[in-house]
Amino acid sequence: MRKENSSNAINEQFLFQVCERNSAISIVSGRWKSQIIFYISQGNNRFHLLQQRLPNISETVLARQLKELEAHAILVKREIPDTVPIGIKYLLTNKGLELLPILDRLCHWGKIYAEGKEIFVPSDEESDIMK
Amino acid sequence: MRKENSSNAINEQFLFQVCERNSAISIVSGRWKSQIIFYISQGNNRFHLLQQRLPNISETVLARQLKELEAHAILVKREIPDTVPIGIKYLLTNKGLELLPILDRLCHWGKIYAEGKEIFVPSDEESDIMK
DNA sequence: ACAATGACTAACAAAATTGTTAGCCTTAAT
DNA sequence: ATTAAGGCTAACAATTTTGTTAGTCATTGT
Repeated sequence: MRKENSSNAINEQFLFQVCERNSAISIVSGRWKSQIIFYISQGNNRFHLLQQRLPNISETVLARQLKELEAHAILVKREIPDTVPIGIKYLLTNKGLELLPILDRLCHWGKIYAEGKEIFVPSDEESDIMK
Repeated sequence: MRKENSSNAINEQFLFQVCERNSAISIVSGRWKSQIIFYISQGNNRFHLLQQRLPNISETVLARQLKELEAHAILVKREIPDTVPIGIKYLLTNKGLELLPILDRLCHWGKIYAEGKEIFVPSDEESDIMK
């Protein structure tokens, strides 16, 4: 449970109000969230399909992450008619879909540096060499 | 201190290896990080200037966030010659600078939905109304 | 002699996130 | 009678992140 008046919660609120950047990041920064968003966009829009992609996730944790994404309107749940037990599919909203190209860029950014792109300090006149 | 063999740490590693998306997000998702990156890009490149912008942050916490950003080569520290006590400035690397437009888009995304942009489910034929 | 500046660190405490265990529900198949 | 499928939830434990307290260091100004 979240405390309302911890320094932690107050600081979080402060940052949320300084700029949406901070709340936006907090929406996508749960352990499995961005990967879940990606997999749903690829058509893995059922609970058990997500479990297959994420072999180490427990049901409890997956359910929790989905619920949090739903709370932020990144996705919605829909019942699939005439299934038994009643099946649920997860659909990305426009809000969730618009996140995809942004996450893609983040992914690309991470990848090029992981692959060894050179790092330097543009505003540093004296040297471009990292120490 | 981080445990090496907790489920938590193992799952994190698993996601990092699935896609750079996950490690990229984890780099920017500390409490004050994206805001610090932004403020440095605006010229607040000294410890005490950052403290002014972030009135509730403690010195310990700010130092920790800066050190983590440094560990990911988002920024570097440089000593400022002929200052006493010796001053330190923080400079964004190319890796850090390339994050700025991505964080900007995230910020814009958050803002338009915070301001009430309509949310719907494009792939849902039956209805565009949220329940 | 003492405080102030600028930039930290170590050790510890509080809070938040993540993971685990043990359940539930409804129908169909063995 | 039991098991399986598909999707969950509550309660609790482990881990991680965030915040707090109390220092340090070297020099200049009062």
